[in-house]
Amino acid sequence: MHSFTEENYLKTIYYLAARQEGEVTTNSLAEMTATKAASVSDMLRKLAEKQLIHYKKYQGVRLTEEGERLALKVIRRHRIWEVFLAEKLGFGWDEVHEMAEELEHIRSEELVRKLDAFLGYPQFDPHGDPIPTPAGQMPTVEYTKLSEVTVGAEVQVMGVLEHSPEFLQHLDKTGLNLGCRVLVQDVNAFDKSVSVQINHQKTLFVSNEVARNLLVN
Amino acid sequence: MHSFTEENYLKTIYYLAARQEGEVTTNSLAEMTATKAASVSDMLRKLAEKQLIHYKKYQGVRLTEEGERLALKVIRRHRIWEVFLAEKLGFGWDEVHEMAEELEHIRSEELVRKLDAFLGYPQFDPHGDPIPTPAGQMPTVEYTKLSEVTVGAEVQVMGVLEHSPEFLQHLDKTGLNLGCRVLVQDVNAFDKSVSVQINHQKTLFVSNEVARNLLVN
DNA sequence: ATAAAAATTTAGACTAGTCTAAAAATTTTT
DNA sequence: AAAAATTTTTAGACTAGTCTAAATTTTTAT
Repeated sequence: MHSFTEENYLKTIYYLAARQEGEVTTNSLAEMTATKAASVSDMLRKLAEKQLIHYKKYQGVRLTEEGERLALKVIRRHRIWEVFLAEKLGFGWDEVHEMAEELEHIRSEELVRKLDAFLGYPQFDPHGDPIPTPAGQMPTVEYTKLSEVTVGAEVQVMGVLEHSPEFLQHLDKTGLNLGCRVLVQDVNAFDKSVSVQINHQKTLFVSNEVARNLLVN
Repeated sequence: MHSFTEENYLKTIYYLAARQEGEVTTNSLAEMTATKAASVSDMLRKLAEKQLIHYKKYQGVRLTEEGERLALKVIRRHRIWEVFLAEKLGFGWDEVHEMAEELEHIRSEELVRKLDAFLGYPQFDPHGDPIPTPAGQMPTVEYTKLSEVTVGAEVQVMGVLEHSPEFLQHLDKTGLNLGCRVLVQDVNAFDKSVSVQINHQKTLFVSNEVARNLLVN
């Protein structure tokens, strides 16, 4: 078995590798896990010994197959619990992450299987992120950032790139929920802000900052 | 906040105090927590410093009001999660305890409140144990051991004193489930085993060992 | 190509929780 | 009431994960 802490490192390495290209650095891991680079170095040595990562000193880090398998298992648990919290208990998408950070470490395999069945085998978590398969595959999704949609197109909000409660609460306030239809009316040439019509009703101005973090199809 | 480990000690002290009379001893705690007496001594000093227990060296231990409040909170979480696992996910009453041992330490208050509501504010866990109130009171229940019921009486199975999977699986096998009606037909004078009729149907012999661990009303 | 800056690792220390072995206190037996 | 047995506590050590400070390696800038 692997510790709570090891699971968190693996998960974080996976996320950073997916978001950046190239190797994952010690410093970026330190920032993400809210620890210091020295602590990360120690842990990397340990994970490398256990063959969960490829690691050469000073050269950054990459998950081994086994490491990735474990990371995806943790991410799967996390996202399934998020669905439970949102769909069954009525938590907002801005509230579920923190609790799922704890729930993802509950060990029983059977628990995740049954929870998955109870939820009807969901494909996506409340933020639109795909749930890894039981076999340990991350489903590929092809979404576009709202900031890159051409004027006149009508698209649907499918996910977010930024997951902070503040951002999600902002979306709630403006009505930009998952699944809502967005017609791009105009792009401001100066600040790249976007004028959109939501669900064929109200018109809204969306800053480029927000548009870059909204995934649509 | 209190650590996972501290919560476990408080919970265990509560259970031991409820089951024995008098003070809870270092050795009994060591046995229950599967550690050594030396480790328990250390932890007791720490819990006493935090005013969660009354503790005089060599004299055993008793929860303070605050300590009991915390213990009951943990027990409440444990039992609510057990209800979820059994009722919603379909786990057997012999399977839920182990998972609940982990789930009981998830920190969010709001989570327990919402889970409780989702489950319809259950009063009892899958073993018939009462769920402490949100205010931190342990409901009193007055059950009798099946071994003490007089011949001719008809009673209902309300709970168990022994919680091991083996015992619970044995009850499953013989059909002695929670809520089932039991008519005491005869008590064997030699070994105190009991002859009972279940739900007005099949007749069964129940050893004294089993009868002593079955709670009825 | 070297110096300066930045990133990373090592060294040594700390905390929580555990252990074994030894010491001290309490309880039981005679 | 003293001796023996039992229980409990203390002392000192270990592990996982963290930290700061110092040393080392890599990268960037001149």
